[in-house]
Amino acid sequence: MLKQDNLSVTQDCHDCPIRHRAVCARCESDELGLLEDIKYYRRFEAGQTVIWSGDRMDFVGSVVSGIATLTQTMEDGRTQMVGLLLPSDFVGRPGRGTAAYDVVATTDMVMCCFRKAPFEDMMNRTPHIAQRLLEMTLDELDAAREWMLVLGRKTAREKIASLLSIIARRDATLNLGALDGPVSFDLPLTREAMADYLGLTLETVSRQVSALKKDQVITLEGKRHVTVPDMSRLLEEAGDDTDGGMLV
Amino acid sequence: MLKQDNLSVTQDCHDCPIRHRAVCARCESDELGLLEDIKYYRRFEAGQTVIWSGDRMDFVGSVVSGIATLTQTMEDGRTQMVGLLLPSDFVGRPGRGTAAYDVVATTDMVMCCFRKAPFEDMMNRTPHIAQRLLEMTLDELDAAREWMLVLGRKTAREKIASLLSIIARRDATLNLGALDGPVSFDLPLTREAMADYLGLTLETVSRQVSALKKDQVITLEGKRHVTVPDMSRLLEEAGDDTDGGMLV
DNA sequence: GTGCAGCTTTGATACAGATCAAGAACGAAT
DNA sequence: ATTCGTTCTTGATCTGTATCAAAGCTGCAC
Repeated sequence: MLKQDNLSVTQDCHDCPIRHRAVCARCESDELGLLEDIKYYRRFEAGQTVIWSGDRMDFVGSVVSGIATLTQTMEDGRTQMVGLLLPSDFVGRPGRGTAAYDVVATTDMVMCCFRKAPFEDMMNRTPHIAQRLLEMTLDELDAAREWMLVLGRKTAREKIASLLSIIARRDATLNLGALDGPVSFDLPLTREAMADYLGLTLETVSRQVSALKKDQVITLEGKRHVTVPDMSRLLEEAGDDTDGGMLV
Repeated sequence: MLKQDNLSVTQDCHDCPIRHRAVCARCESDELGLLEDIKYYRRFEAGQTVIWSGDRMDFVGSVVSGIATLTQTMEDGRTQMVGLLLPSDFVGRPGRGTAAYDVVATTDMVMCCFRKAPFEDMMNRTPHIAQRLLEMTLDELDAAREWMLVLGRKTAREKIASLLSIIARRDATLNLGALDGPVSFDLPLTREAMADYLGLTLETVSRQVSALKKDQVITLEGKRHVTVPDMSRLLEEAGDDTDGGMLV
């Protein structure tokens, strides 16, 4: 799961795996069909920096397949990931000319892009889409703020558990998986990327993952494939509200 | 500065101190004049929790005067502030029924409110306003993400310097102050509130403020009034990009 | 004034996580 | 199969910040 498709450039968006949150041609609205002629796909290789902070952004789009990270870097090299882009996530911001963060592909990825100016025109004519975008931005704001709690107040172990439960949840959403039985998924991030997300070092991440495994909160097959026998146990480890956390 | 006015409930919004970012009757658009009849002011006392996380939100509004914080709390009492509401900031979210965070007044404050449903109606009829709101939300998202870097990767001293420079900047914006000479402002937060914002303890905050004072990065009169003789020095302490940081 | 309560500072000590260092596991290229 | 380069794990030690504790400051109520 979460693996990349071989999407052809001519593929119609009806077949686009973007469904739930995406603003993408025809997936949610016929207005977007008007943009068909300015829609295109972009392909990026794993490890490639898709967008550099400060770049002119001439497009907006959605992730079709693959995974990317939004990161900020200080002059001395310290880096903090500020967001994770999974399939269906929106990239770019109407009304802004330049990128605020680096976008780095962590796997091969495909994005469904629109040239920015026509997209904005369409947005202005279509309150429905503008509202959708506001909603999505508010979701991201909530996610960022939840993450502030993780970064500011949680222990290393809680941080790892929080990250795992977020990935598990998103993976289930994307793949129509259930969250009541055991949950399995591939970690889309290296230990170092996890550390950058959590404000930790990669050594600490490794130790805490091992600890969670030893305490049977999770099982590992290889280094990347995780099974969570009991999600509520994991949420408890994350310090989240005991219930309700897995909804939405 | 940042002190509360004695705004009368009947005062017209032409005189409203909200100018720059606010979405407030007539300040930016005549469409908002239509809402005049559903506009009202709310007054809150220092220390009062204005909104509890999970509450039904039946209004949206702007802070007119005073300061409030957005905070998240874990079951065991650990708290993380996720935002600071200063005059001109927008409160509430169109399209959402319940509050996601506690809003706590840290000084006496006045808010300019609109009943939510009519405001949303108006928003739907007025793309211009919806766009303004999207822009504001994107600004907040950027602020939240910048704060993630502070929380995840900065040292205690850098955190304090970051907070001080943000407050200095916002204070200057609000009061048309300059940022090239020495800058003075009142800290609107207790040491404990600063700690909650920065993911530190109040003792560490106190120590680091003392250290910055000893190193003459700042001067203190009393415990709350700060003077920064050289903003670029402070920004350097914050670990920010040396220049440009004070713009916007 | 005196006393009290909330905020702040400062000191001593403990500990979680960083840092430094060495290897182990794994996959890809030869 | 061997080599190489990544990624990951584990160990030993160090350090920044938390924690625990006590006392100083400031303003308000009486």
